[in-house]
Amino acid sequence: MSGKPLDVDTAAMVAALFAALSDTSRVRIISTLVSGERNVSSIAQAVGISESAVSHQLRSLRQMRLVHARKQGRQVFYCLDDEHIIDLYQRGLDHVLHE
Amino acid sequence: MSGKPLDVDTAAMVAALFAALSDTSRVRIISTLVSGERNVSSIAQAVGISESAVSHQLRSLRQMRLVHARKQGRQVFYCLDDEHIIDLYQRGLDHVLHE
DNA sequence: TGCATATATGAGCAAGTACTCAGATATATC
DNA sequence: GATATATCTGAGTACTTGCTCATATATGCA
Repeated sequence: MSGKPLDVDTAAMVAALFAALSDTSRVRIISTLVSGERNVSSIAQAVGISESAVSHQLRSLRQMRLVHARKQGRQVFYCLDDEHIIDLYQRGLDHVLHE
Repeated sequence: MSGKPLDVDTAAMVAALFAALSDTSRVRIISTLVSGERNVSSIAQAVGISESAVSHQLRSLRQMRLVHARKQGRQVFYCLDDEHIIDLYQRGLDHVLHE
């Protein structure tokens, strides 16, 4: 009998991290942020979904600490919070492109 | 206006890859396979869910080509299909452990 | 103060998902 | 062949999710 599985709590955290990257819209949102910060309506326009939908998605990405919000006047600029996230995203992208 | 988002089809493939790792049970299944191949009932016992549930999950992992099945008699041994998957899993795990 | 703009939020709903249960299939042993 | 074991599969169901729509909040400007 080889190794035991990850304990449930840790596995749930890992799953939640990957779940953040498990939706087409969120992947596209993140892909627009790889090149730098961007405000909500700009993201919405680039990705092609409503500002409300973007806002909802950004909230969960924020709660997962994958993005960081910076308020400037009436606008809120979002950027990727962490190099690791870019790395994960990039590796996922490479994987699907290389086969 | 910074970079454009990933096109929808590619983003959907990336999302599907991460979706495979977005469930607690699947993460635990994968974690048991990191140390080597294992048959279905052994996985079910280790993870603590029914063999039917494991079989269902293994099917989607198989369809995503994340695991490989090797039949030996009545048993089917599964292993991770790809070093990249172990790498993704490990990076996800590291990320949640290091904060 | 009043109005326009930018974003956030909550409710509600259609679609997806992870399980259970019953039954099918395949292989080994008698 | 008959039976037991290992796995797979389809249907059904409770739960989750990503959207829309209406509305709330916050900021800038006249």
